[in-house]
Amino acid sequence: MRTFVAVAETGQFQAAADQLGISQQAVSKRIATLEKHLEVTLLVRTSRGSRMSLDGQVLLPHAKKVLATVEQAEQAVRPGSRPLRVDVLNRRIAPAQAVYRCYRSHPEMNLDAVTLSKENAAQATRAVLDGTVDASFRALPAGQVPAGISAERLLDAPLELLVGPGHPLADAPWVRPADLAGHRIWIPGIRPGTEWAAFYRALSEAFGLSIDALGPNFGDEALMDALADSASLATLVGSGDRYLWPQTHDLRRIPLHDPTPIYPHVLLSRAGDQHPVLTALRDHLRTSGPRTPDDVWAPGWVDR
Amino acid sequence: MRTFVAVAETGQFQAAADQLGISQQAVSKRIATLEKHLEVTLLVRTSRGSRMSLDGQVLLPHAKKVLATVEQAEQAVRPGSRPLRVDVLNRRIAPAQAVYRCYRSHPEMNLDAVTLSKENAAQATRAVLDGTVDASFRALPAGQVPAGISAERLLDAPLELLVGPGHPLADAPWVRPADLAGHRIWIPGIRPGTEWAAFYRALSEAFGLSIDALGPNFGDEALMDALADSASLATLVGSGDRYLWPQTHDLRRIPLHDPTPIYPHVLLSRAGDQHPVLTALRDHLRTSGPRTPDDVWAPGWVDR
DNA sequence: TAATTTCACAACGGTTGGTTGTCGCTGGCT
DNA sequence: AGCCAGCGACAACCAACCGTTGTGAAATTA
Repeated sequence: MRTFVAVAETGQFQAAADQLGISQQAVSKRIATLEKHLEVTLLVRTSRGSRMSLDGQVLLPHAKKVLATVEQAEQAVRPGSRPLRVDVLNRRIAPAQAVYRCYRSHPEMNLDAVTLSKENAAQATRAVLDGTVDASFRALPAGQVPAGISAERLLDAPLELLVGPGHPLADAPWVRPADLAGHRIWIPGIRPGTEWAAFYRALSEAFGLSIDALGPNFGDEALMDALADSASLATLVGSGDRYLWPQTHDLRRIPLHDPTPIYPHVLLSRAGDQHPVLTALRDHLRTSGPRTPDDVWAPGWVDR
Repeated sequence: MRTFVAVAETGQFQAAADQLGISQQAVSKRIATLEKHLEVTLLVRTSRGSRMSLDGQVLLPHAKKVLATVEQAEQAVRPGSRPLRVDVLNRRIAPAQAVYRCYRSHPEMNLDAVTLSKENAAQATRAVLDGTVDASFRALPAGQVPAGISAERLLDAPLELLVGPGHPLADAPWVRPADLAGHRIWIPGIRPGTEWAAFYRALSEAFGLSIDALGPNFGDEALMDALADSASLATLVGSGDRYLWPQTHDLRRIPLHDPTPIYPHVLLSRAGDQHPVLTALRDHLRTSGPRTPDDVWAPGWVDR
């Protein structure tokens, strides 16, 4: 492809060969094999160079795009001047969606969303400090921000109740957190010691709920099936989460209000990091982020 | 890249090897060379398979995109079920712009814009008939449409006068075609016998103009320089043309009205061609095409 | 007509990339 | 605790590939 582009741009095999640092015969061979592979004629050989055939004209932009894409792929991992790496915790929750929307509205922004394999907030701060990632969405208590890390709460995800069609609250337009007292809420897959565990512990204490955050996660399918079948089981999800659950199992998302519990996502980054994409991401989240309702509840250890 | 994607998706080298039809050792070598080339670790080897490293996570979508782009490039030239090929005459004039806009607003449309090397309308109809291209923009007289070709006038490009700052008409808001009688109009590069020659002959006869369409084309730069320096020279361009001329040489584009001469672009295609992208392109041009003024002039041999 | 430039073909050699054979390691099972 | 199955890495070998040199045919230029 690279050879074809070189020939197409220079108009002759010899010039392309010089450009690529190989012999003219090698260029001839490469083009011949490419043409044999595609089973079309790409270049019309004349006595003083080569013109592109119709197929060549069609292929040229595609070939350039292939080269550009390869270049981008290499840039993405090459140390030094690589795209901004943002740890989004989990690809299906609000931060990932927000980063993706930011990328959609500013496609020129060079950023990659990744998920650190360990869920521990301390390890995330270490990853930010040593440059493994440039920024990380976490729910870090204000007092626990280590030196050298700047933290800003940029994304509040309101919680919603997810229940099956047979649940008593299935048809409520919205519910109060306090209404959930006495109901069984099951959030599997939360490991003790993580920020999630701390959040749900604070939530259950604030409203007197019984949240069952223990037990292994048997997968989304299992949780879906359990919710759809049970008339008493419920779980909590962030309103921005991209769970496809409701669509397939007739599950209902019920907003929580009065107050609205929010999961506070804090963006951690190296203090003093002036990376333009990072600044742009912060600005985007500050301005075009979803509006936060007035009457919210957040854990006490969150600032603001 | 393909090997990396296979390993990333299956989670182990052996499974990727089976999928690719090579040995596990070959996969190991390929990944090793890719990692050496990129100078990063892509996969974390465990005793029961491989997990992606952070760099691997970042690379995976890029690698998939590379494969998809290569696939697209091959599709674009592979005979049978390839994207719609539309001959746009010349990449800088109205049809190319219209096709490009259509592609921009419907990116899912699979089409390629090409330019047949010969400017002859008869050869274009032959290219459409034998399937070299699927459609072609031409200015074909209504009576000259051969059997098996369907022709529809879908794009009217109003003409504009292009003059240098010293020309007497340089500051006019608009001019009548008849006002140009007596002025010298130079349109280089028009070969006799082409549809362009026929159009400008008809135009000059209708309004008593003296259009100098002879002479070789010494390139856009030469024409630009000549226009900028001369107080008497003028040329005609389509209003949709993407000539960058005015910006660099302080040239002026003066619309023509009363009547507005239009260059009628007719889309030729095989009669009965039901290709969905072709239909969509036609619809797009019919609906979102630029509004044609009421009082227009077109050559007499055009239908409608 | 001679000289030059274009690309293609043929033969050769080094490098690459795939295969087989084998080992070290880890995690599950007995 | 100890064995075994499975995964991946390393080494050696071999063939195919790719680029090189040398050369030729065709067309343009002087």
